[in-house]
Amino acid sequence: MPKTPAPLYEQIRQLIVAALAAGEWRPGDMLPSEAALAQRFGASPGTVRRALDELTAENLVERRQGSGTFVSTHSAPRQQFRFLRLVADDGEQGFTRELLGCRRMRATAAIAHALGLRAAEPVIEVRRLLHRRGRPVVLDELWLPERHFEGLSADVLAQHPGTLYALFETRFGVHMVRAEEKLRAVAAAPEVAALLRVGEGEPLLCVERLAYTYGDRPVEFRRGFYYTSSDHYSNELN
Amino acid sequence: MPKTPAPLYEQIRQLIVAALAAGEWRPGDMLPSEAALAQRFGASPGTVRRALDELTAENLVERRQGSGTFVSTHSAPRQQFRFLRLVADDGEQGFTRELLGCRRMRATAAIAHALGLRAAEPVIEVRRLLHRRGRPVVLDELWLPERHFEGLSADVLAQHPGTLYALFETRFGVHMVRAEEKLRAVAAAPEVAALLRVGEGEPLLCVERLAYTYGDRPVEFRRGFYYTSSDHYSNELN
DNA sequence: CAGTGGTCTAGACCACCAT
DNA sequence: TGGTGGTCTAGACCACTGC
Repeated sequence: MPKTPAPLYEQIRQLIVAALAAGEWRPGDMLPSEAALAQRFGASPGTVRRALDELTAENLVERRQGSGTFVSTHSAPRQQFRFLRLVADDGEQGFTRELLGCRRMRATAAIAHALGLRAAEPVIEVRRLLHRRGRPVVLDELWLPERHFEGLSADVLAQHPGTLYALFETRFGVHMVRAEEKLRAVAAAPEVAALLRVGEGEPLLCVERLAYTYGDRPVEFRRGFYYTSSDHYSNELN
Repeated sequence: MPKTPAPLYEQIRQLIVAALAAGEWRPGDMLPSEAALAQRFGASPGTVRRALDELTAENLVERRQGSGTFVSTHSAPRQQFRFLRLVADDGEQGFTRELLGCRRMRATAAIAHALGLRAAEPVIEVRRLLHRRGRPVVLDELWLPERHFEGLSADVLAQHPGTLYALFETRFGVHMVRAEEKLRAVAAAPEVAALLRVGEGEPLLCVERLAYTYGDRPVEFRRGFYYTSSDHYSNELN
């Protein structure tokens, strides 16, 4: 236990996160004004503002002077490539998506462990390609706990025009908040090489991602193979 | 030009950065107290605090309740691996360093461009290996503008026990503030493979880094080859 | 023009650290 | 015990947005 109780602004931050998790405000919605929140939580406006500043830094909300504070949404254009760091060497970021498959399966040990599931719990597997300039550059395989994504199918995926995370948000109420990635260089296995149209054994960037929703609950495990001959993974350190 | 002048806290932030760049306070030094800074800049303590909060978020300073605000330093244990994201799969982070060479040369076009130098300006090249558990896992090659690192030599490098960035800071007054990295998977070239003791053509993670000092001036260009069989590059997205 | 967030101030009180 | 940063409050005024 902490010696001191968490500061008020942190308690308020957590209450707001809980409300977001409960769906009180959906992605894209406007939150009550600072004054209204201050009243609701019985704190001064400055303290509420501090809580909102933290949430802004975490990318959970977005503030627009003159209009209000809004719940972040992956449907916004700005969030399009929030978690996809592969950019073309000339700076281009766009991709076209090609769905390879979507099926129900039982979690492998590795997947269950990553997602915090019991062994062999049902998950949904999605496989797809991302193309740039007509060339496949990313092979993505991802696994989702079925209980959070009931009804996800190839049809649903095919009909949705936007990003996966935008779909998850609007259709399943699962908003991705942050992610951890592990990167490695690997040799292309035969099946992967064929899909990416590269030689077998060609070096690929293997990106494993664990994505979390509100309250730090992992809800997606993903493995991507990036072909980096004229693209690179871009990162900022500070 | 901005329609509105920058807010006061931002102006103060910039003044403090300028003072850091000028060496008024060196890494590890304590800054004047909030009250003293408020007096110096003719602002209220709250405004100075806001400026210091920004600098804290950028990792330029570090605040310790009860003792003061200090200039960040790469000599601190916490900063040991601030820019090195390669961790062993079991979480270990330590390395041992082996110097391969240090020489003066003229900047290639690529290096000059990255560092903002004129063509063929003199730079210092450093090459080294990082070992983990007795095995080489990183081959680093880096280039520094000679005018900022006059006197850097194999001897100087050999005698310094800590990280390169700690050395740059204490010996040359160059503090690294942030960096941009570009990652790719590549096949090991013969010379690289020999040094890392892997097969030729083995997939390696190629990490290009441009590191900046105060005022966003690039002062180091680096290329690393990471062997990622039981290590991975770890990244956080939000 | 009303409502929103953004800036800036002033000050009280607390927690922590060094001595 | 004195000095430091950390929290919280209260309120004034400004800038921007949308109706």
